[in-house]
Amino acid sequence: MLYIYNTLSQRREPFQAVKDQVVKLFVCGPTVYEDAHIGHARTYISFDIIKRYLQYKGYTVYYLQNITDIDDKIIKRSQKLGLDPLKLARKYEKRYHQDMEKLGVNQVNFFPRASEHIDQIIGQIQTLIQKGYAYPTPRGVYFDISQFPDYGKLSRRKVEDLNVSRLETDPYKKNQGDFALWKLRDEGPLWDSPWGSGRPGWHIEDTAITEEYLGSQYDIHGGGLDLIFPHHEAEIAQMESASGKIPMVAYWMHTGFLNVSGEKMSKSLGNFITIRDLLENHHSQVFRFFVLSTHYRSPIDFSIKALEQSAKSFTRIKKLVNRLYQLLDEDLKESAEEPFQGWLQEYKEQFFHYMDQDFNTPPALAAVFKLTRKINQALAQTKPSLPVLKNILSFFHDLEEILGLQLRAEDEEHRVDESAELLELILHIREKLREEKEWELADKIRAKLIDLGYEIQD
RNA sequence: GCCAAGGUAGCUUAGCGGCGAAGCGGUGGACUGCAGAUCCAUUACACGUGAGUUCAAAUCUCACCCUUGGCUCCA
Repeated sequence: MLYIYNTLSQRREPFQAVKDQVVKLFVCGPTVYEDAHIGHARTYISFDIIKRYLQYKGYTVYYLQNITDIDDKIIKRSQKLGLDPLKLARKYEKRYHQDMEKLGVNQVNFFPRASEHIDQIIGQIQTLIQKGYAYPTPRGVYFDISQFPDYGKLSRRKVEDLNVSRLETDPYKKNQGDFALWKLRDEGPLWDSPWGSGRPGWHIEDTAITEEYLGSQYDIHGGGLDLIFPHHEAEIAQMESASGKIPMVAYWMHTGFLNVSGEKMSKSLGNFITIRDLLENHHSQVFRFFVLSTHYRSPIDFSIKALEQSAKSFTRIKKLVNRLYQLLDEDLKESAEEPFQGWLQEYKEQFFHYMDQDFNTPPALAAVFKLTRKINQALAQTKPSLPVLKNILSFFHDLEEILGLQLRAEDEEHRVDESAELLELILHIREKLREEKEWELADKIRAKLIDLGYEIQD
């Protein structure tokens, strides 16, 4: 039985799909006006693994992620650069997809863009006005939070508290907490609407899109912790008011923040790291493993030291897996004493047990480490029979699928290609030198190779 | 002020009523010409403070101290 922590109820709940074995998953996508950072990466890797695991559990998952391509930040930046806002958005959308590809985040089925769903957005706003939940003003259409008694249920906020706004007060708003559904504007990308030309507010694109593709009620809505208020709160207000159906989503899932060396990542602090920056010097697989080392809802503290630690831990598992693949070529005898199968059973069960507890990857990985140690120990004495070896490898293969990690080394070997031959030659020469006991020169070569980023195993 | 998360071995993280935990690090060993990598073993009074509930608490209750984040830019 899978349990999922629901932000709405603040507890773990047994997971049950709304309809049969189909899970509809929506995760708030990026606003494409600059390169995505490693905080985005944390969130999207988490949901990538969540989807993979649900699929492993036998669900058919439809995963939707919107692209916010209409937004004040995009407009601001495009004005600065003298570019068309939508062109700018397309550029960063493309770069976003490239980044995700490199991170192995590839589970999203469809990326609807806000700009391509204006009709649905207008339709939903009209419904809200008709039902008395929204009202037009000279500056735009607003949602009237006083008409929705549940407003604040996700973020646990009282409407009274929301009347104190840090922003300039808007004389047309009925309540200071009311949020824009449609903004009447004269410049920037504009669309016609019954209320005049302008553009949609931030929150409405998600509910218009999800209603279109997932219906007014669906299984899981995810995003970063920072989206709970006001974004997700507003979505609930819009959708549940428009459809009259409660709840809009069965499970609200939120990922914790990624901090950098204990501090919030921000441009003013100068510790802002984009995915591109990261991947220049570090392997995407290692970052994925690093993300797994903390539960998805907990804050995770990024540092080079922590990343290096993850690299070492990850290597430990990979080494074993490759050792096991090598065994396939050996002559394996049937033996009566077979400790491997029992361990596999035990730790495999542990792994899935913890994954079932709200995708608790740290103890799930701990079980894998325990299995690794056990196998390493036993391998000094005996070897598994072929069928058992295949069972073990099959488990590691499942791990690769679920976690989106590559445990077999073949990948890296292919990557080297050209320089490989050259390297081969150098190593061969060094080997000769060692035979001749020319240590000094051999060590010099080794030192230089290490400087260049190569490791020597002999 | 309100809301939320958290304070667990040197470090990073799990556990959340009863077998003292995973990785990294440290130490010892195997391997090696040496070093590294790898493998094995081992190490560590572990649970912010004070009180309470309980046969039993890191785990529940209360109080307090400290940290971080959110409060309409934000994954």
